[in-house]
Amino acid sequence: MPELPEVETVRRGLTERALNREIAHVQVLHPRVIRNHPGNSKDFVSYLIGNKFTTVKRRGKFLWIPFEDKALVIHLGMSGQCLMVDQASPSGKHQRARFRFKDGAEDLIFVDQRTFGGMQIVDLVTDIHGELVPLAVTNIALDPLDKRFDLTVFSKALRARDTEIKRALLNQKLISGIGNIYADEALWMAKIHPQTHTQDITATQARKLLLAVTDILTQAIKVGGTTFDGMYLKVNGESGKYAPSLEVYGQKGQKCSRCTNLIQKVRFMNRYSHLCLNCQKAPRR
DNA sequence: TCATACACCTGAAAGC
DNA sequence: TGCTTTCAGGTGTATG
Ligand SMILES: [Zn+2]
Repeated sequence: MPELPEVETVRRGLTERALNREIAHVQVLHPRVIRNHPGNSKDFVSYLIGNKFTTVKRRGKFLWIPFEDKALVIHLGMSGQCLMVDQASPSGKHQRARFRFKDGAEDLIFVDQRTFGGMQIVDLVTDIHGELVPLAVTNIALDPLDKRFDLTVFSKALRARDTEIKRALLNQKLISGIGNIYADEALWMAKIHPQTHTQDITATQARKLLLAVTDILTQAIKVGGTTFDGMYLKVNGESGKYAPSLEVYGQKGQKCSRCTNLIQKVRFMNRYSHLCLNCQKAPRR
């Protein structure tokens, strides 16, 4: 499932292989891929033709390619893949969009089995940090790898909230880029139970948690992210290599590497949390 | 404004 | 065997 490290890996792949190539044509092959685009597919396609990607940006799990006044925003959702393929390669069952370039080299295809991903072309606007970002990105927080991400702001924001810490980690308006896998991994590393109330998170714990988050995300990026169920692939079609480093996610019944207790998988927020109940003590309240 | 629940979607796997 | 249920979960929207 694409979270920050996977999206960053895709960003780097596109930067390597799709920059400065004039777009000759774009095919929208499934209506849901542009469901958040403020316009129709004809409008989407005509804006892109003749343009070139000059850079690929990312905040949290959102990617965007800025043009003059608007940007192409890409979100991978649950199962989205950006792949570079030969022009002659056939369109697979889950191909949702295809970009053809004037140079006649590889096409960029967007493949997405579960269709939670999508693309849109929206206005670039100045956000509260003074940065020019697409409209769709203005309402999410900075991600923890952004140099401007501030521990004190984050720590205070946590205590101002009335919720549980894992819900806060998954709330893209508080901190962006984290999904279920890395939330569980970071909480385990920081030895914090996912249901700890945000108002009970001390400044020290907030610091420890943020360090865990940045450390894990950085390590995951180094190996191209986590391919867990084949839903995520790099731009070149290869898998990410972080899965063997996972300590709790998908490790139900395995021994915790710190204390040898068994890793549990428990219902949480209409999904699951993976944790070591010995290292991550349940809150009392 | 904030917290929460739910819809959206597909196909593999598990259950009966 | 075959039909039904469960599971994976990020985002946008509705509700209180
Ligand atoms: Zn443990």
